[in-house]
Amino acid sequence: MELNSLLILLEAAEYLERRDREAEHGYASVLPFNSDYSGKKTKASAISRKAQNNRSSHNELEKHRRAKLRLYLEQLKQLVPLGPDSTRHTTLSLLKRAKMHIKKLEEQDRKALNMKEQLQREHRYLKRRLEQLSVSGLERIRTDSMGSTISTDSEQEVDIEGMEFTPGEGDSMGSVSDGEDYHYSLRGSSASSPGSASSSSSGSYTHSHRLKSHLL
DNA sequence: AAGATTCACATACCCAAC
DNA sequence: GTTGGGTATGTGAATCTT
Repeated sequence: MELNSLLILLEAAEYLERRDREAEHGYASVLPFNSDYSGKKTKASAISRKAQNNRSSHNELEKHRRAKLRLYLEQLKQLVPLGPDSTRHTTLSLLKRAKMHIKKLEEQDRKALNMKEQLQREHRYLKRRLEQLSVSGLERIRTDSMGSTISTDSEQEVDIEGMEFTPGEGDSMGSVSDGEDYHYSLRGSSASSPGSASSSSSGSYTHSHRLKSHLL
């Protein structure tokens, strides 16, 4: 449904509510025109044919306008959730429900936005934390490897080469365990941080080295 | 200014509750 | 049968648009 139509209907609801309140307080709504309705009928015989044509066409237009309003109300009825107690709903009750429904949707929207912002903040924090941990982890691994003998180191390098290209790496990312996931992301993050002490290749090497040590 | 559209009222009609 | 609430219709006035 067009937003304009909905706004019109909501205005109508407010108007009807206002009129109800005024009726309760005992004062009628303002009459902006001559309310001598009976007088109009007595003069009807003197009205020219042209005027009658105008009147009948005006009546048709008015009928059409009201049919359109009814259609909008029907469309609105499809959009607004009607409770189980709504076996008989009037125009006024439907408009009131629509108003409540819109308020509820606005509230839901506001809450969803808050949640989204909160999750974005959390995501940013965790990302930063991961980067910090990967950098400090690499530093620690490098420090550890400084204490080992050169011969052992070179021997491990051969094995590491095998580890680097074990089947399942690269094309089967979906089936890897959490530990391997960590391995991949760690390498990725070290490569994506040019400011870090080690290059991407050395980072890959040292981390693979550590994995090999764990296995032995 | 003229024509189109909308508003606001009175009235008629329908229907359920009593 | 009466009554009250809701809706449809006819109509002139008011407002908007061109």
